[in-house]
Amino acid sequence: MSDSSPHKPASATPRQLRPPTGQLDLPAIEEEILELWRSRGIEARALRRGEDDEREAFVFYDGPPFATGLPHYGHLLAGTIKDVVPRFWTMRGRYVERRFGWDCHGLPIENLIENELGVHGRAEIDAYGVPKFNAACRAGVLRFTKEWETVVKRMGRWVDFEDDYKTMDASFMESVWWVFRQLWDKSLIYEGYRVQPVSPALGTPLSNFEVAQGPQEKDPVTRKEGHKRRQDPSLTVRFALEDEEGAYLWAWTTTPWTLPSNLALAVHPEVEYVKIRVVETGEIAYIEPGRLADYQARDRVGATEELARLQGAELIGRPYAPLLPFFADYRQREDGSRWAFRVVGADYVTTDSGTGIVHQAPAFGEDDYAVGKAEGLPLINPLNLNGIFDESVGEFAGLFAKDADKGIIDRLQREEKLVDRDVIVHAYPHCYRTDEPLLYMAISTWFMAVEQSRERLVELNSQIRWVPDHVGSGRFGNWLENARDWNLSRNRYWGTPLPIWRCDRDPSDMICIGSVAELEERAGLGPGTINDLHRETIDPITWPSKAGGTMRRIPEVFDCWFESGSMPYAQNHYPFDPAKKDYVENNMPADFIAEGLDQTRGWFYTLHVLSSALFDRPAFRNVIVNGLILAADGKKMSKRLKNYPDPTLVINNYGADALRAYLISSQVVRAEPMRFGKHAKDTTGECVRDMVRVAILPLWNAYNFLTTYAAADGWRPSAADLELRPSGDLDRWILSRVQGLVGELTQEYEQYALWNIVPAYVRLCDDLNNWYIRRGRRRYWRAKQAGDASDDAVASAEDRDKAEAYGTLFRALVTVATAMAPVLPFFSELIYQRLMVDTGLGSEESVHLCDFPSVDPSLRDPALEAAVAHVRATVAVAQALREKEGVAVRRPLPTLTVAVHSDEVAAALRHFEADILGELNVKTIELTSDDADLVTLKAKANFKVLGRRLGKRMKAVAAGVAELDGEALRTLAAGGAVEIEGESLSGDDILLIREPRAGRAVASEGDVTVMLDLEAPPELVREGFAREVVNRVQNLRKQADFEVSQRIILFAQSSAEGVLAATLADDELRELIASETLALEIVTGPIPGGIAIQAEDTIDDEPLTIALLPAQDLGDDDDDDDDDDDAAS
RNA sequence: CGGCCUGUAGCUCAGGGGUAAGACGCGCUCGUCUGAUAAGCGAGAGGUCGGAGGUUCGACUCCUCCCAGGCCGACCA
Repeated sequence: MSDSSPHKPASATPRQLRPPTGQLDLPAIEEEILELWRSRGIEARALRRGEDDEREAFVFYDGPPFATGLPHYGHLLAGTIKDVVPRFWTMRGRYVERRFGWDCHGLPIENLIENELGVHGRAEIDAYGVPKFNAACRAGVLRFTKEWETVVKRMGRWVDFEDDYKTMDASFMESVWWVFRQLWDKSLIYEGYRVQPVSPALGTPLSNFEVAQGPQEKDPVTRKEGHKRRQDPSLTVRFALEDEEGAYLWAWTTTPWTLPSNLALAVHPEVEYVKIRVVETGEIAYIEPGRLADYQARDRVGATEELARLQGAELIGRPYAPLLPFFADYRQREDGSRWAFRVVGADYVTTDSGTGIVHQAPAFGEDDYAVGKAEGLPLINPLNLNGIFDESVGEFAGLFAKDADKGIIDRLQREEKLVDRDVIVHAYPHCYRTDEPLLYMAISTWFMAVEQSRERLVELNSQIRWVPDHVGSGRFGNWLENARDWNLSRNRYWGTPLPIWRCDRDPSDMICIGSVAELEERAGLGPGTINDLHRETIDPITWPSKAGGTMRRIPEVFDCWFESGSMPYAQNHYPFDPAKKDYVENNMPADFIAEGLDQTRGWFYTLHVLSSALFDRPAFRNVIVNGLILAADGKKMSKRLKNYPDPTLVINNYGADALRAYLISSQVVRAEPMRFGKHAKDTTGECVRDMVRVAILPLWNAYNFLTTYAAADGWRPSAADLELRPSGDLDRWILSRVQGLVGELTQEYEQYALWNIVPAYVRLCDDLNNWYIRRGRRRYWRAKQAGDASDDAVASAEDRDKAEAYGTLFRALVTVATAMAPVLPFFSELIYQRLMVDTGLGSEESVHLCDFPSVDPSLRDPALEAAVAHVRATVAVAQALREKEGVAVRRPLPTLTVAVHSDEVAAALRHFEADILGELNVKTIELTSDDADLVTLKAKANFKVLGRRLGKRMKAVAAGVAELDGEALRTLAAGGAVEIEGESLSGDDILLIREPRAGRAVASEGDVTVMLDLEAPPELVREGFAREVVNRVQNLRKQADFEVSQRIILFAQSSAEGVLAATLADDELRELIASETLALEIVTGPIPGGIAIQAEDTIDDEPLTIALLPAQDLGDDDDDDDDDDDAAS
C-alpha cells in the first residue's frame, strides 16, 4: 500500500509518470533527496552494499583531515573525488569501505590549545601539567566534527561517520606502536641528532612550519620575504696554531655564544689561502685573500705583507689551541691521537663573507654537525633547551646564550683574541610566538632509516597509477630518489608516545614495546588495566632496570605523519583485532586514494614508506592528485580579502551537484591549480551557475518533455521499455549514442580520468535535445489525431511508433541518469525516483543501489552514428548559409542542392532526407557528385602524407601542387593522378579545397557543398508570409501573457494589395495560421474598435495590423459570461 | 638556490611535428521562440600559441636558454 514498499517491481501495471510541477529549485530538491536518503536509510544501505555477500572489496583509504578548522574548497574538491570513485565501484558491484578519519594529534591542535589556555612553551606546559594540557587537547580537537559532517553530507558525499577512526583512539595508537615495533625489529630505527631551531623562551624545538610562521620581512634589496632583521655582533677571532709559534687562523662568527663550544676550524680544500704578516703588529695569520682585501677595504686590517700562498688542503689537520679552556680535554683521544681543535676540510665553506675559515661548533649548526660527524668530533652542547649554559662553561654557567655574548666578547678582548669587532644587520629567524631569536642546536631524535631503501621505494612506486602521471614520476619519484632518513620524534605532548623505555642509569639499555599487553606485562600490571596510551597515562609507568635503575619512557611523541602513514593498519586495529586481520591482509595495496598535491611529501610519502618497509608493497594502486584551488583573481583564497564565495552559499544557490560537476571537470583534478570563478571578479560562484545550465538543465528539459506528453497522453512506462529494441533509425540512433556514452564513462571512471566525464555527458545531452527530441517531437503528439484516422492499419502503425518513441526516450533517460549517478548523486536520484520508483518499475529504491549500466554492444550502431553526424554537419552548413543569405528558416525554399563526393555521406543524406527537409524548411533535396558549377577547386599538398615521403623535396612539390590547372584538379577530383617533379600524386596526397563561386548561395565544409535555390515560387512566398504572420501572432500572444492553450479570435488587416493579402485570402494558409495560433476564427479586413491586444508590423515592407481577442473555451466550461462571444460572431 | 607544474581568443581552458588553431565553453555582436527548454537554439567576430635561439622539408608542438606565475623543498657560519 505505502510508497515505501521497497525493492520489487510493484505490479504489472506501473503507475503513471508525474508531470513536472513548477520551477526547478535544485537546492530545495537536494534537501528533499537528503531527507529521502535519510528516512529510508539508503546511505547506510549503499555504504554497506555487498558487505555481507562476499563481494570483491574495493579498498579506499580516506586521508584524515584535522578537525580543528572548517572545511574549505580544497576539502570539498577532495571530498567529491573521494565520493565519485567509490560510488562508481559500489555500482560496479564491489564492496567499498568508506570510513571517515580524523587527524587528532599534532601541532595545530597543540597551538590552538596553548593559545586558548594562555600556556606557552615547555616550561609553562610542564608547570600547567601534561594531564590537564592533554585533556584540553582531547576535549578541543573534535570541536568541528559536526560542521564537517553537515557540509560533507550536504555535498552529497557518502562516507561512514559512525564507523570513523581517530588517530587518538587507543586502538589506533596501539597499531602505531605495532608499526614502530616492526621497524625496530627490522633495525630500521636509530637514535641520532638533528640540528633544529629552538625557541629558548618556549624551551622547545620548532618545526620548519613554525619557523615559517615567524616574523617575515621583505628584504629592502631583493624584495623577497625573509626572516626578521636584527643586529648581531660580528667577530673575527684569532686561533693560535700549536705547530707554528706566533701564527694564527682568523675565523669569523656572528654567534659568540657558540665559541665556548668551538671544536674545529673548517677550510675549503680547493680554495687558495694566504699567509700574511700584519705590518703594524708583526702578527702572522692565515686567511682567504679575497676576504683579506675586503677587511682592508673596510679598514679593519692595516697593511699586510704576503708571505706565502697555499691550498686549503695544506692547512687540513693542523692543530690549534682551544680558544677557551672549557673543553680542552677533547684535544686528544685516549690513544693520544688528535681529536678536536684542528683544521678540517669542508666543501660548504664559501668566500663571500667572513675569512674563508669557518668556526665549527658541531652542536649548533647543521653544516657544523655534518662536518663534526664526518670528522668524528665529539658533540658538545653546554646549553639546555631554554638556551641556558650549564656548569661546564665556568663563569658563563647559568647565563642565557645571547646574554653571554657580551661576557664572551669581553674575555676574548682581554685575552687579545679578537682581530675585529663589528656589528652586522642580517635576517635571522625568530620565534613565531615569542618574537625572540631562535637558537640552532643539536637535539636527540629518533630516525627511521629510509635512505638505504631508496631503490626499492622507487621500484614499488612504479606499480602505482598516478593521475596525473607526472606527479608520480616527477615530483614523487624525485623525492624518493633523494629520500632522507625520517625524523619520527617530536618533543611535544599531544601525540602517540614513542614506545621506548630506557634505563636512567644505562642509556644503552632500551626496550621497544609493541603492544598494550606487552607493556602491562613488563610493568607488572594486570591485563586490561591500560586503556589509554597518551603521555599522561603512559609516562608514569616504569619498572626496575637490570642496572638497578628505572626503566622510563623517553619523552618524545611521534610525528603525526607517522600516525597517518600507519592508517591502513591502525584504522582496523591491526593486527590486534582478529575480526579485521584477514581483511587488512587480503586487501593490502588500497585500490584508491586521493589527496592534494601538498601531500606528495606528506601522506603519499608516509603511506608508501611504511608499507614498503613493513610489507614490501606499495600502499595504494591508484591515486588522484588534485591541485590547489585559488580565488577567481588567481590569488590564494583569503577570508580577509573575501575574494571567494562561501561554499554554503554556493550550494544553497545552485546545489551540490553543480558544484561537484564544476570541480570535477576542471584541471584541478589533474594536480593543476584552478581558479574558482568564471572571470577574475566572480566572487559569487557564477561559474557554478553555468554548470547548472550545462549539466543539469538539458537533461531536466528532456525529462520534462517526456513527462509532459506522457501525462497528457496517458502513456505509462513498462518494464519492457527498459529492454526496448526500437525499429526506427532515430530511436536506434539515440540508444546507440547512449550506449556509447556508457562505454565512454566506464572507461573514464576506470582510468580515474574524472575530468572527461561531464563533457562526454554534455555532448550526449546535445544529441538528445537538439536532434533526437527536436526531430522526433511530432511523434509524441500524434496520438490525438490518431483517433481520427479512418484507416486502422495506419493508426496501429502510428501507435507502435509512438510507443517506441516514448519507450526509447524513457530508456535513454534512465540509463543516462544511472550512469551519471556517481557525479550527480542528487539530480540522477531525482530522475530515477520519478521515472522508476514512482512508477513502481525500479527494482531498487534508489539509483545508488543500482548496478552501473553495462554496455550492450548489440545496441551500438557506429555506422548509424556516423550517418547522423554527416546529416547534422550538412544541416549546419546549410543553416549557416541561410543565415548568411538572410533567409529565415521560416521561409520555405524550393530546393537544396548538396554536392558530395563520398558514397557514405550521400547515402546518409538520402536516408535522412525527411529530417533535412524539415530542419531546413526546403521542399526538395538534390544530391549530386558534380560540384563544378558550385565551387572553384584549389589544391594544396597534404604535408602530413607527403612530408615523410618526400623530405627535402617537399617544398618544390608543394609549389607545383599550388599551380595545378583546372583540368588537373578535375582529374584529381575524379580520383585520377597527376605528376609533379617526377612524383605521381593522387588521392590523399593532395587536399582539394572548394571555394564557393561568386554570386551563388553556396557554402562548403569539408567535401560537402550545399547550394540553396533562393528563387521561391509565389506559393512558397505566400507560405512564408503565412509563417511570418504566425510568428507575429505568437509574439503578440506572449506579450499578452496568454496561456499556451488559450484560444483566440484573430483579426488581421493588410493595407496593401500584395502578397500578404493574397496569403490571407488563401484558405489553406488561413487554416495553417489558425491551427498554429489556436485561432478559432480569422477575421480579415478593418479591425473593429475596442480590442486591446493589437500590433502593427511589416512583412517584407507590406504593412500588417493584427489584433487578438481571447475566446471562451467552449469545450468543457459552461460559463455564463457570453459578453465576449458576441464579439466573436 | 633546487625539483615539478603552468604560460594558446577579452575570460576559463583543451590540443598536439604537417601549412586552414580548438571548446559543453563563458563573454561580446547578430539572428532565432511559444505544443519541453530564453537558465533555450543558431551564426559571427576575436589569436605574432610568454620571449629568444636551435633541430627539421616543415615547430604552437621537440631541444636549449631566458621571462612571468604556482606548488613543494633547501639555505642563511
